[in-house]
Amino acid sequence: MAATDALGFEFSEVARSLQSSTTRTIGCVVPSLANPVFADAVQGAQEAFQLAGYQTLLLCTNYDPEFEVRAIRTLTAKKVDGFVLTVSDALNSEGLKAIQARGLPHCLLFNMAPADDLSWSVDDHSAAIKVADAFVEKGHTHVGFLALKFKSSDRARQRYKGFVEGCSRNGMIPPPLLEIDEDSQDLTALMKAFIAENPSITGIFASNDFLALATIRSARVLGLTVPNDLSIVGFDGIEVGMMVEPSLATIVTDPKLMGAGAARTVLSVINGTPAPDLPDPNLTFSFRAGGSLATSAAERVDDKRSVALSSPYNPTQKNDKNQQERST
Amino acid sequence: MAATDALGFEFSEVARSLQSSTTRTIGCVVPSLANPVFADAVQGAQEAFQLAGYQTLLLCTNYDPEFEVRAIRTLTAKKVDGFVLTVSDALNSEGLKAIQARGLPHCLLFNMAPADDLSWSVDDHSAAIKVADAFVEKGHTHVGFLALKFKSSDRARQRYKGFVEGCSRNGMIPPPLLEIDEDSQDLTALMKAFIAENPSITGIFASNDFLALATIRSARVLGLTVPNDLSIVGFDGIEVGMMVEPSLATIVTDPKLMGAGAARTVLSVINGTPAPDLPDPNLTFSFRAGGSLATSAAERVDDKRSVALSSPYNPTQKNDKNQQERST
DNA sequence: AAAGTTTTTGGAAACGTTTCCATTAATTTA
DNA sequence: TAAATTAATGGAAACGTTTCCAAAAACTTT
Repeated sequence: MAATDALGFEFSEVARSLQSSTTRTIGCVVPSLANPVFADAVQGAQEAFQLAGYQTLLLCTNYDPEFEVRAIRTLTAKKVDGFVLTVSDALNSEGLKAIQARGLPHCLLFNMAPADDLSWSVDDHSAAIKVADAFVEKGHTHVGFLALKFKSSDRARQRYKGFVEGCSRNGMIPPPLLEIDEDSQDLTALMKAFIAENPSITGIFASNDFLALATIRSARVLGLTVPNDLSIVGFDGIEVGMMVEPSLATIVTDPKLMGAGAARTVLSVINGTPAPDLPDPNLTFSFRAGGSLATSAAERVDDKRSVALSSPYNPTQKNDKNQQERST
Repeated sequence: MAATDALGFEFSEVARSLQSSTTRTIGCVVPSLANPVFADAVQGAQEAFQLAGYQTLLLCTNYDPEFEVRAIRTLTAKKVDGFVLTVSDALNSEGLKAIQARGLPHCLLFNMAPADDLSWSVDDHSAAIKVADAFVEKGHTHVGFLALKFKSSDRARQRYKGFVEGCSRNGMIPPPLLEIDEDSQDLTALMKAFIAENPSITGIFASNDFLALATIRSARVLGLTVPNDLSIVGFDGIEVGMMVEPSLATIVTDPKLMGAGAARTVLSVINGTPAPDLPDPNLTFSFRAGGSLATSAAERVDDKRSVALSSPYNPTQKNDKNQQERST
């Protein structure tokens, strides 16, 4: 040992890996680090792994399911000791199936776990219901759902389903869906068309905060005031949501905690130690009120628009308190 | 080959690595993914590596120089084929020295390259001078510099140095420095003290956009209007800077491009192919005007504040507009 | 001092590839 | 058909570790 130090010699981990058939490396598969949610999650996982003497082999799929399988194949060939992954569709992921078939230690992240799989995930469904509740509380009866990369993300799908259910439970009109592609440059045009098609909507639930912020901008371009003309609710709870004006009403999550949790779970599977408790679905998120969600414009102005379309119950009711808040 | 497919057999990359002494893995060392600048850079690097058939082994140092050496040691033991790294201090990094001594392929990222090292980096020094110019253009003569984790980041130091030089060139008062620790919870208190100590400052240059946004918030808490009472300029050019109100004046950079560039450079070193041109220092950044930087409050109101504190010319003058805005 | 015990030392085997060489089989040419 | 060429096959060695076992050396005990 003294000699190795003196000569600056370092034992080869790859030779060690070959002989011990353990690499002290974990494969981490996420869609993209451009989304701070995943960046934070990877950061959390990476820290937890590092603490346990494991390194993180990072693969980004760019939301491409085909890339996802190849990434996982690469990782298994590199003989990683375990996986933390966010797949595009947990129920139909070829890669995930391969991992399960080989019985490799793994934990899903942000995907609801199928069967008896392990997962650290936000309860998108319940969270979306909560958003519907929040809209209803403010008197909204007709709101839309806006999602990006819907097809390649079962999270967005879950949120949509939850939102549809939440709206239904509250007797709201089923939310129309606006699904947009990568480039959000023409978001304004798409929104214009969306609002033209659904003239009675008074709010939009965006499937993530970035999209929500972009929506606010587009609304402004269209001459709509947020929240007076249109309320916006986001998802994720990124920090800047509190810095913008109006502040963003959103579902707050803790991606770093999720990542760290998934990491600890994988480690426990590897070591055969008792796994940490999976997160309580009710604690993986919370609703944060914000200036971007206010009393329904329709209700405020004697329910003019929505009444014309749906319920004639109480068309003249007013809410003075909200009226005042709005003008602040 | 047919048989391997049929049986789902996969060749072991670790055995392959041992025999070929090449791992097709690149070590990537950055301070933290919590900062979107690094997240984006890693994303860019990761994509470029993936495209060339290389995987990315990610290590975050949490701005800890000691952790940095260990991370690099781990990576060399794992026999990575090359490195992309952002170190805390490129001129005194033990880890970097070790890499250089072994002659391992590497490229720095965000660090100015020492000696004949390769690097993809923003020209922090020049960019900071540009910020000083921008302040001067708006009539500011006394502005402060706010930095986080100053000691563990030679970038912040470069920016400070550049800013000092820029201020000097423009005949401005040397910028006072406010250096804060991790937790920015008490930023408001620190800012209060800072402004009390330097009552004549009319603007603050924050060493990154997150800090700049936090500064705006704290300013508001202190009853100061941005930019009327205090102008703020950030650094990085994160997207949300354009979504806040007022929009953030800042230095815009392209971290993803930097990461991808560093990746391509390392690959060229590995393959002995001609390296891509390093970025033109003048194109690694650009100044983006924003609502957070306006005409100096001092100049606008006949130098009210600074007068009140330094010279007794006009102590009773008021600015009704600002007064009003502050109370909102 | 001889027998016993413990510690040290040295060498072989194995992990799963690839490269290299020799051998054997298959093909082509005369 | 025999010789010459080409292709296929099989086996050894090496990459750098660790584990295991045997042999040798060093200590203890009687």
